[in-house]
Amino acid sequence: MLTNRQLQILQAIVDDFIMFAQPVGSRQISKKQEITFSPATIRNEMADLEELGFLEKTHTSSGRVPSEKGYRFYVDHLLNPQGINSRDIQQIQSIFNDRLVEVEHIIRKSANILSELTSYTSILLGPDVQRHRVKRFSIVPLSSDSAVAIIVTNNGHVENRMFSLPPNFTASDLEKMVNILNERLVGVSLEDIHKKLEAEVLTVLQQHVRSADDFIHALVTATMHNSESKIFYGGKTNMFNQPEFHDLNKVRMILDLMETTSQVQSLFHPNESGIQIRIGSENKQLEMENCSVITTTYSIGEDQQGAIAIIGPTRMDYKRVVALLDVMRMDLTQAFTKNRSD
Amino acid sequence: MLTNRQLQILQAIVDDFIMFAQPVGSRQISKKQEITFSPATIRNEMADLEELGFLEKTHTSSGRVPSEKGYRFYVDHLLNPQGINSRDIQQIQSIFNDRLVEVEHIIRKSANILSELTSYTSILLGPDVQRHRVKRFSIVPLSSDSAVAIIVTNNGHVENRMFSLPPNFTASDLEKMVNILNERLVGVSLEDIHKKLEAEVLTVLQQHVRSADDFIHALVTATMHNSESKIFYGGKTNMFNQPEFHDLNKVRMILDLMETTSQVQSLFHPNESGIQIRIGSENKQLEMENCSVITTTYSIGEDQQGAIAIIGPTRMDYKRVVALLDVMRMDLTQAFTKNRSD
DNA sequence: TATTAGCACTCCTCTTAGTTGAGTGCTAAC
DNA sequence: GTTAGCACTCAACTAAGAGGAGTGCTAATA
Repeated sequence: MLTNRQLQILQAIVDDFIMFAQPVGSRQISKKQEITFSPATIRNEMADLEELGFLEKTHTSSGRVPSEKGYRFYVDHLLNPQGINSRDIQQIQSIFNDRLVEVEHIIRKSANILSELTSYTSILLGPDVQRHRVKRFSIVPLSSDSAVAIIVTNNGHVENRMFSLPPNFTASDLEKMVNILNERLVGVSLEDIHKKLEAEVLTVLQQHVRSADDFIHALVTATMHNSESKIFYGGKTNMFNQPEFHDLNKVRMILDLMETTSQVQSLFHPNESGIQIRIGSENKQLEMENCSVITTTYSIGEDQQGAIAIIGPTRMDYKRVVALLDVMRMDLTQAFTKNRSD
Repeated sequence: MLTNRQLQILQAIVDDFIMFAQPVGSRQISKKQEITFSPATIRNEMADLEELGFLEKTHTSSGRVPSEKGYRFYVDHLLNPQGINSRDIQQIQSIFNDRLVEVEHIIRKSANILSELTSYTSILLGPDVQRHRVKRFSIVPLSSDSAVAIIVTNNGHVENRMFSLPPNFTASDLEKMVNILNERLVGVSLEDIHKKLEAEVLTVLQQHVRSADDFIHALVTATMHNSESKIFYGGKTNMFNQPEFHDLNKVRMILDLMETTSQVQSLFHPNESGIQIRIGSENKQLEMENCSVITTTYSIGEDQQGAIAIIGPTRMDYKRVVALLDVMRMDLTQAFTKNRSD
């Protein structure tokens, strides 16, 4: 168990390093107002903290730097979220000023403002479209052999896909088909559509419409690889500002990671509640060994969920980011439950 | 006017520098197979070429480097597009293998393959949606006070926007309205919709539907800021490979530029035909002073146009890129005119 | 007259050595 | 238990020197 003095020193070191990105020496700490003991005493405590694994040295005669364990202890025990002021809050509120109706706009704006306020990179996940339910299904023919299938969901999302029509497909065929599909598909979630199509709808259609096989097949493949949650980025190049990313290779790896949808998705932990913090190697991705990722979720309407991630160096301003994310998730949740309905 | 020998030497120097990114010395040139004269002779010619502004030195005793004027001369007079082989062409063809119907997929894939083949960054502009014409207009109500407006265009593109319904708006109101809108809007291009709405449709609607004013207003604002051509990127971080971009600031500026839609749009020159090359400061953007941009256009169906840009260092492999773009534009044009129809 | 060999000169790049200063750990005094 | 004092370490900076790639000029050559 750490003594009070050790806690105080550890906190001072982490805070200082987060602020200045320089190894912290005993003298520097001793000059802080809240510290009442001499550099020599601090040096002794520092040596203990290093033995315990909370601090590291970059070389034998350098100041101390927090280890991952140090950061972990810091966020678990020494963090009282703060460091945001009314200006910050005002700026967040400004997202909702212009009475935008569209979820997408709000999220896009949120991503930008978050990256601006944190000076890190923000990633926001929109609603999980897969769980939307079909409100209406329609098909608009474009020519004799192609058409667009359109699905409107209960939340106002629109999916559309072009596909080729089987030859000799008449307008009345199409109408019958659309009617049947609407009867059967309304209320089904997008992720279940192709199951439903193949299991149930196919047999019904075969009785009423010629070339239903081909058609359904086209439709199934069209709805198969459906879009996952849309991803919005803010401040993609903000990391260039951080001294730990003055290395081109690191930056590149992270930027590349952010271009890969599956990798980005795996940054999130949608099943855990509250605010998650992954420090350095706690992240699964090798590319993120020098980064911390802070994530949280927000609600969109009754049953939808979005997520937020902030990516920065392990030397991240955890206090501020956690505080900001907390405000953000609440505001987003509120904004999206107020106006949405079925 | 340059002598034959000067042309030969200029070409050799530019080619060599494009390949190795190192200032080129007289000895290096003299060792090339096609060069039959001594280093001393080459030095004399180099001095002349420098006086004429085609070459530069990085310092008094360094080898020569092409100037912008040198590159310009090179692409104007010494460039015979080549340097692509059947493997490259095969890879380009592979874009069209899986009989994709959707324009978007093909373009996305093209962007990736182009960046892979060039090892530069590619930007592709999709069709200019503004010039699509309305095929069908429909409205799907979501709740008592909100609905989605959907426009399907002749090319199978789907635009949709949520908006609030005026209070006490009945289903029959909606139906009437949709009918009127379809009568009037089909065949109108997207960019003209709001003019048409305000000028013509408004008065008709006012006669038949209550609260038409509010409604049209909502619709107009919804269709106003329509999406421009969609932008697709390939190999955003490829520039990290180029030695001239080992400077974080340059990379950052270019990446930031690529996040700004208006800036990206201004890289293209849709009214010029063929393949355009902008070298260094020939680009309007200050950020691009060390870059060259090669652009071209391709056709999508009868009247639509897309565009391609490749961004690389001024020391770009012009030969290869021009050759690749030429194949690409032809293949895309062909693919999109074959299957499209009204 | 056009070309080329030879040579002095330039200047970048790399290495080495020396200096400075921030910081530590240890010991002894308070 | 705390702190002043001091020897020690090591990164960061600076200066000097060696090496080498390349040039421009001059004089010899075909």
